[in-house]
Amino acid sequence: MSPPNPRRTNEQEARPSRGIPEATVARLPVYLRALTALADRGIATASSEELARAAGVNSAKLRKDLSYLGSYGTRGVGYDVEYLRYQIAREIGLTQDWPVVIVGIGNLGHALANYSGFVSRGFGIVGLLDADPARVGEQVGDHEIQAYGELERVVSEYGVAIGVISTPATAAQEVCDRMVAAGITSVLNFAPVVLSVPAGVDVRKVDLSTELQILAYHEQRKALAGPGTGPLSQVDGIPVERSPLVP
Amino acid sequence: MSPPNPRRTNEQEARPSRGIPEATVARLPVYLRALTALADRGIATASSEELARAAGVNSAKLRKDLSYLGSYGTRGVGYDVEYLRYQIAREIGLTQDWPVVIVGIGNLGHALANYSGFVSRGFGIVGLLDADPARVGEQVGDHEIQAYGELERVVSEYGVAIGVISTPATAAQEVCDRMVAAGITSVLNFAPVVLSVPAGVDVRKVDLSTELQILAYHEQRKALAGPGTGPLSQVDGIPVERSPLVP
DNA sequence: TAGATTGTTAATCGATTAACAATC
DNA sequence: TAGATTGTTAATCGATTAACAATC
Repeated sequence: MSPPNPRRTNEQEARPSRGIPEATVARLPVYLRALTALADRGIATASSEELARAAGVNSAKLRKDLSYLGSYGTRGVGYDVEYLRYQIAREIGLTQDWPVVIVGIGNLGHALANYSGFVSRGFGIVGLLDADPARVGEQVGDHEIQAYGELERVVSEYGVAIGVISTPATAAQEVCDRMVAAGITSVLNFAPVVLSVPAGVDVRKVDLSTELQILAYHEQRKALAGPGTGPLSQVDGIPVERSPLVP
Repeated sequence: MSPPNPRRTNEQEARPSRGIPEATVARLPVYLRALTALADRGIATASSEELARAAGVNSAKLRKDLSYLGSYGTRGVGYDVEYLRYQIAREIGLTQDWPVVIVGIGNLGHALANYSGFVSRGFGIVGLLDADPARVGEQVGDHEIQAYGELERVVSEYGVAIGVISTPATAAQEVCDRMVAAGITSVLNFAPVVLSVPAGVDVRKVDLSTELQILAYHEQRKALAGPGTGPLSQVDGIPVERSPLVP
């Protein structure tokens, strides 16, 4: 079972680079942000307990998550904030910059284009595209809205791998198809439709009304339990005094 | 174990109304949307297979999910689209309207305020609030931006249970605290910070850069595997031909 | 009745958590 | 060395999936 040489083969074991669980991947950006916040406050070292508090998870989960990346902590001491920050950024792939194109520059597209976290977090907008000729040429932040027809050119010129869809629902599938045909393999979809894509293309969806509906479900449960009914089984706490639901 | 009367006690078993798994709750809005789309196309009945395809899940999962709500299908036939749609809406709590307040009316707040899916899906904006006096009075959609100081009045006047935070990160925790103090028990947070709330308050977070980072991680994995390397273990498919990542 | 499809069971898989040996 | 804290193990919990008996 064990290799002839008992020394650990760091290249294989310390950086698995494969097989990080999805749930862990989804938390890495949260840890990254927590580390950046600690660094900004001038904190050089943090224990898993402190880091977990900043990230809003429990420390066992955090240590387990970090163990998939390698052994970047020091027993008895904690984690070097700057070093761990770099390791997570590298694992996610943020040591390079990702060119991103946004299609559909309505209200939401404007908000996305002006979102400062975009540039600061390893992403760069290389194109804002809209199908409405009346919008083409409009200046949004540092960019000028281009015609939707420019999609293929922008994708190939900048080597875009990630596309953002903030069009109306009716246009989203067509835009997605064309993004994929142009070479995009990751799509962030804000339109309220289920996109169908070929194997090998990743889609993530952000949906305001889904989020609100999930909250509404829990809110209704709280109301059914009634004020003062005691702890709820599902939600992690007791109902607090609330105002009536509908005026 | 079984009650004296073998007849099923529908009130308890057909409508558990308690203990629906979180993962199922998160999919109910997706099913609701799929059913609405089917209804719009004039389809009156759908099998679990058809419905699952429209929702982008597999049919076993869909049937399992629906079984938590009750037995709303007909064996050998399928589900009545309109009936199931109503049952899911009722389960989520969308047979009533939820008054929502939005704090922070920058680019994103404007987008949210103008989002049509808001009203059509059981939610109603009852207040748009901003701390910047220069913005107060501005008309956004059907509403006029009000002073942040109006928060308590709006919450109590309309019985607001759900608050949306679209402020800068620095303001989010303060806004959240004040929302909770005013009686809000569900918060949808768009600011890139981990909010801390007392037990009994639900928080959901929507975070653009987190979503992009998750995509970047998978994108990097595809690049590491290399074009033509064959199926990836984690991602559900084979890498397709891609453009270079960085120009 | 024969065919179709649900609702449920049971097996499997993945995620979370507590506990603690390893080790700084 | 004594104290602190990581990295890992193992137990538990929850979610997914295939398969099929129930039943329209």
